[in-house]
Amino acid sequence: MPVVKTSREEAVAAIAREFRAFGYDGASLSRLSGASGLGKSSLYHYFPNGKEDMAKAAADHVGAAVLELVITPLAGEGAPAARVKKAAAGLSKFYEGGKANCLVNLFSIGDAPEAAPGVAKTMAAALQNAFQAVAQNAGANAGDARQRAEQAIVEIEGALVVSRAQGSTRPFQRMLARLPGIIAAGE
Amino acid sequence: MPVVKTSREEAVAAIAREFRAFGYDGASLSRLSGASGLGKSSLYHYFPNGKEDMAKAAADHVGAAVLELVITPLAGEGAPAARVKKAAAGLSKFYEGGKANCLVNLFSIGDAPEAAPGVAKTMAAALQNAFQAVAQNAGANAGDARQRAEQAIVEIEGALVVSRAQGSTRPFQRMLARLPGIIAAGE
DNA sequence: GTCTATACGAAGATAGAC
DNA sequence: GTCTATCTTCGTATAGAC
Repeated sequence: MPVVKTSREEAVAAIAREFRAFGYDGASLSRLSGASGLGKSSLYHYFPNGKEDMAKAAADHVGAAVLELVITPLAGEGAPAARVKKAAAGLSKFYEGGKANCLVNLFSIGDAPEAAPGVAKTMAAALQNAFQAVAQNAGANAGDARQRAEQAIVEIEGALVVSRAQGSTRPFQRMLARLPGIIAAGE
Repeated sequence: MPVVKTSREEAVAAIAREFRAFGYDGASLSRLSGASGLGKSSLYHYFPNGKEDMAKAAADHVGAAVLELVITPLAGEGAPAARVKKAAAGLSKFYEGGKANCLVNLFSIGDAPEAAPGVAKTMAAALQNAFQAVAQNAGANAGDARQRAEQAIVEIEGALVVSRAQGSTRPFQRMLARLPGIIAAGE
């Protein structure tokens, strides 16, 4: 049976955009209501535990996108360098070229209540594992590969912060260009 | 005449700690009042424009620390690699080994009203310039040095995000170890 | 499921006594 | 300068009609 995009799914997508744009505290119920097109009471109908449930749903939604756009390409077929390039393209799409933020960062700030940040951190760990596997395919030993993967995550998060601060996507784009060298160095 | 630590200066230090720990939105007046030991009315006596003034004062306070602990050592005497190592030590102290946050990141999220984020971004730019100068001293041309400096800032911001997310200062410490290689590579 | 209305608290900010 | 008291606004959340 085909997966129909329910009204809830569309609402979740809109809600996730708000959280990524304004953070947990900044994404007020008014904003979430306006962005999703659902009244406050409708929001509580779909998310009985209120904002916490919305954040959790947003994190799950965003995590699925990371899986599809970045982790799957990394785990796919082809040469390590080619897979990293596909992942870089996926990252660019996922982060809208550097304009969108990362929930790992946003949900670490303010009152975000446990579950949502947990999902985000789990996805980040999965991404790091995927990077590590590619680095090992490229010839690095396990420990070295793990450090390369960590550096990749660090540079992704940092480039997003710097790009946002500078109001330019250039730092993010330059980081994407560095990625193959970080993961598959000397292959 | 000796610079006496006025009550205001101590209050600013406490306020800055709160902003760095909870972000702009999260550092409520109640919290700022409690941390500084000043009642709300006293806060408004020292900071007539309220929270906005407090954030600006906090940013100035923190900026002075960056100047002293990181930028000055970078601009000092000695071999480039040695200066970067001093800066790394300064960064470790400034960020409490990776446990403290960066206002450039925090003030980019939420309702922080212009002036304070501006100060933070200006300090980040000054830091990048200092890194660039050292990289040029180490033999890099201007463009290459600028990119190395940008990467350093990116890795600093990213390592802080990752360390916070993982609840470990290890990623930050490993980044510090990479710093000399980033700035003074192949010297 | 969605609406209107509303409860409740916290936040930022101000007034005026001392 | 600091205090108590107060004001307003906003945010989260709920009740109950439709």
